[in-house]
Amino acid sequence: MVSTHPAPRTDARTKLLDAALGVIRAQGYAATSVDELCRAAGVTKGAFFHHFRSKEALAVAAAAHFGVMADGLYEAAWSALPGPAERVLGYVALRRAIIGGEFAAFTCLLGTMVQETYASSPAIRAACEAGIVDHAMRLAPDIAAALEAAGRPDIAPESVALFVQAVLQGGFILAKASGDPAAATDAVDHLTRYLGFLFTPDLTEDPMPHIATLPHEPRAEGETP
Amino acid sequence: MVSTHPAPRTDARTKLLDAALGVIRAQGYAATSVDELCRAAGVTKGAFFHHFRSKEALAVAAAAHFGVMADGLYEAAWSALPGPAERVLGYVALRRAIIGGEFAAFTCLLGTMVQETYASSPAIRAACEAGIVDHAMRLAPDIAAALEAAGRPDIAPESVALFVQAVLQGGFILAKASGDPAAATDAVDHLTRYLGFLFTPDLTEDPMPHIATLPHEPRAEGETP
DNA sequence: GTCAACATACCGACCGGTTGGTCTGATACG
DNA sequence: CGTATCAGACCAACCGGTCGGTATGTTGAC
Repeated sequence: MVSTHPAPRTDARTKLLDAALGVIRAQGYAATSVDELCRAAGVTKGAFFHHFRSKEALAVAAAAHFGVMADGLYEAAWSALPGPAERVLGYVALRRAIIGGEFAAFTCLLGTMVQETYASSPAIRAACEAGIVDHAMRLAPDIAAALEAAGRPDIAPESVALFVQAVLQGGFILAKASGDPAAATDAVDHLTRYLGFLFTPDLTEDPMPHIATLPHEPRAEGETP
Repeated sequence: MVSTHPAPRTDARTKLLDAALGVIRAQGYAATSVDELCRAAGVTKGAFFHHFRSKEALAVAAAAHFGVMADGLYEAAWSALPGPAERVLGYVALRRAIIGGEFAAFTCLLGTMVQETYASSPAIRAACEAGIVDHAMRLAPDIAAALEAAGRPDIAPESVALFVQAVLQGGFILAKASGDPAAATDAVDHLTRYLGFLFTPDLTEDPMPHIATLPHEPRAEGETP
């Protein structure tokens, strides 16, 4: 551990992680075998289990790998824009622009994996949660500023940040179901309009109390993560 | 097919379908084995392959089964309400009220399955798409009327209907990731506010052109399913 | 400077258990 | 008796994971 890099021949670990992003997003976690992963990475099974204790451990590492990649991709893009509302809308516009082509190229590994593993693997679930929430919370300060500027201190910025991710995830599901990436951009367009409403001042009144009477009583709720 | 019910001892087919709803929503499709399904349904493997040609065929049937169940559950609730906007908001409020407790009880089988199978099983993908789109489109007429009443003929009602489902699906993913159903209700609350904006007339102007400049050019898109 | 001692990275045959699916019957009803 | 509904032993393929072995360093005593 104290010494410098020992002897990575051509780093099988990174090749496995990169391969995992594509293969798992295309096939799902459970449907992807270790042998398949090794084949896609051009690596043997020995190398796999040298670097990862188990298939589950690779999934956790892949989640972190994906998080770093995603954060890096978007950070520069939106931090250059002038105001908070512009940065938030700019982020959403970037996400929209990326949608298209192969599903495995623009969908979210974390959303895909957590659906399959939330009940069976606490480690994977936690890694996916951390990746999604950390990424979402990068928008929170700008959302808070934009909400303040629009005179809407009643709305929790963290909740809006998570809603942005929820719409993206839901859009991906619709896109996969229909086989058409346009289903995801349609969802993002509604999200953009919603954020436009939120960030525009003097919108008469928040139409929230407009809600119809509930057929059932809403239950007590927990905290917001 | 033409004859009446021949001799269902205690209908293993229905028991398998019902069991599949819970088990697959909790574990995912690929991670659920046929033996496990049989155990959960209290049925033997012989019965399984008597009623279904394959595991894939059961998934397709389960998707249809889920669609029928979901449609029946909500139809009565929202058709009784007075106006179109109230019915739409009432539907969303009902969906919100149902969220809570076990994930397998309120999440969507179709959204879960399609994520795992969109690339590997065209039959399951198509069944999931049909279930989601058919269910979504039940709202379209009321959304169209509400949009018209609010003076918004520019917005496609079908697109709004699909957006409602997208938010629900995304909310479920966030809930599974955080382990807290409240993450889903938070998303639904934003959806409710958005619909409130859309259905309220005289909202100065649609803030849609407020969008930030795109870092990338958006690509040509296909049709909206 | 060299060589023994050791650590890391990787290879691929192999293992026990599980998988989706088949097959031969038994049972019950008309 | 015929036919639909099951029961469950059985199978080949595949699964995640193990293990003995090799290749390629790095280190430090002499």
